[in-house]
Amino acid sequence: MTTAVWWVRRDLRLTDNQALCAALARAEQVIPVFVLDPALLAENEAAEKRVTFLFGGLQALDESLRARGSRLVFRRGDPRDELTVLLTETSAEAICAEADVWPYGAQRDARVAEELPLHLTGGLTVHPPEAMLKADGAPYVVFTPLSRKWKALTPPEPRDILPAPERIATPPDVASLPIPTGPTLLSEVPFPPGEVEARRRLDAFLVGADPPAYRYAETRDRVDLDDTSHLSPYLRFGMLSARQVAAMAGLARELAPDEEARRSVDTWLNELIWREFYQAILHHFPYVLERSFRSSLQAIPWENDAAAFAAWCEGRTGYPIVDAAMHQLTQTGWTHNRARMIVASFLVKDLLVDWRQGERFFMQHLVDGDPAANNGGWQWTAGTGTDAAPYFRVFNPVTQGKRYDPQGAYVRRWVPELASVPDRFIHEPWKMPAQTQQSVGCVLGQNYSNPIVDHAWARERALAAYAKAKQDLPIEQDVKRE
DNA sequence: TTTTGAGTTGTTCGA
DNA sequence: GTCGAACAACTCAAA
Repeated sequence: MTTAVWWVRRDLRLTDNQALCAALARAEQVIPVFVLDPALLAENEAAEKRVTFLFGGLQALDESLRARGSRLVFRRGDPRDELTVLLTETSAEAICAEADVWPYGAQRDARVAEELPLHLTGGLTVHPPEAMLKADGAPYVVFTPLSRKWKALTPPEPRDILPAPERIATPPDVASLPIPTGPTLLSEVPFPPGEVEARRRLDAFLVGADPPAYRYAETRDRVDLDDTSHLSPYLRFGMLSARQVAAMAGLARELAPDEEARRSVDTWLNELIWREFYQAILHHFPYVLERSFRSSLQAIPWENDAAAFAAWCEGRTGYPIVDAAMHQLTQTGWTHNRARMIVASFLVKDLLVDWRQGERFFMQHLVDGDPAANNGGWQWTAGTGTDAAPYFRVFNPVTQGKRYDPQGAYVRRWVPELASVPDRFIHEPWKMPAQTQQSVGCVLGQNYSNPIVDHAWARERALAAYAKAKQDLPIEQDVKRE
């Protein structure tokens, strides 16, 4: 009997799993194993909802495997040590796993491959980062050209999706620890984990009755409508493959009733390509986790005021749309993409706090927290990244609130203190006359914060800080020239 | 090698 | 209220 190990990491699915299929192709028996790396758990200690979602996903995977005559072996320890022991115990001849772009993961895999027969497959993205190169062999650093290349490559179709194996033969006597439950209750995470739920959401979004995908171009920025797919946690842990998403989007596009619907599907698919763009950026430029992608904006004179950062974290900045989004993030582990941009712009530009602090806080709370996408988003907002927002683009939290939460429904939901504030003051409650504040039970400075900064003033301060960073640049250029 | 066109997501101001 | 321009150059991708 030949035996191979399927090393599960962030590919918690049986459908369209290249690593699993590679293991099945190599051997008669396959041992699915998840190794909990204590170092990784320590790093994610504060990310309770994400860890809970992961453990719930492992449970779901175990159940699917048991229905196919197999099960998930759970181990805890340094992956290289644990896999070495496992191979000795079972005489397995190969380990198959999906390649990761995260530097920690890539280094871990390189260490494992030094001593063990590790075979890495694609699957994290539709097109592997190594395929996303310009004609001269260099990686793309601008989104649009990369997206053109991505679209020019053959798109995956439904028939290309690898079906879930019907049976997986696994030796019965392999020791396993019990799969732990998460640090919080699963019911506190608004994303039921597992491949079945991921598929259900994908179908509901793309091909259900009156699918939201067909109005996505119109509604995607509306934080009050909540009309987005909510697939990010599932993609984060591979309960759904990017190829499945792309193939299903292609199908939805064919079925689209009109041009507007087609345009919407394309707009949505672009978001998947953004995900691939940032995975490729992290793969080719791992240093972005430490510092600005752009050398010209390394030295922004941050304020890094601890009290201001705390107010942002806790959602008491006095700007309703910012506070609502921060409450949603910390309470549920998820918030709308538009809301993420608004709070990120506020932290970096209005409060002049280093984007890395916001990046870390997001990673501590997001169920979908992914190093590549999160870093890309923060560097984009800070203007330090690839293809980033121009530094003079500073979001106005009042304008953004009025535009993307017109009746204030989102604000009222996540900042209950503001529930009775009239529509015309909902995004700028400090403009309420004292009498109105009394009558609606929302007195500024008592029931709800006054703004911690004046936006117009903060905007000027940010522009000056960025101008200074650029001013300091010639010195750096002189150094380079020598 | 040089040249040319182009680049997610905004805001403010003044006509 | 609406509209276009300015913001500020800079870097990249491709011919």
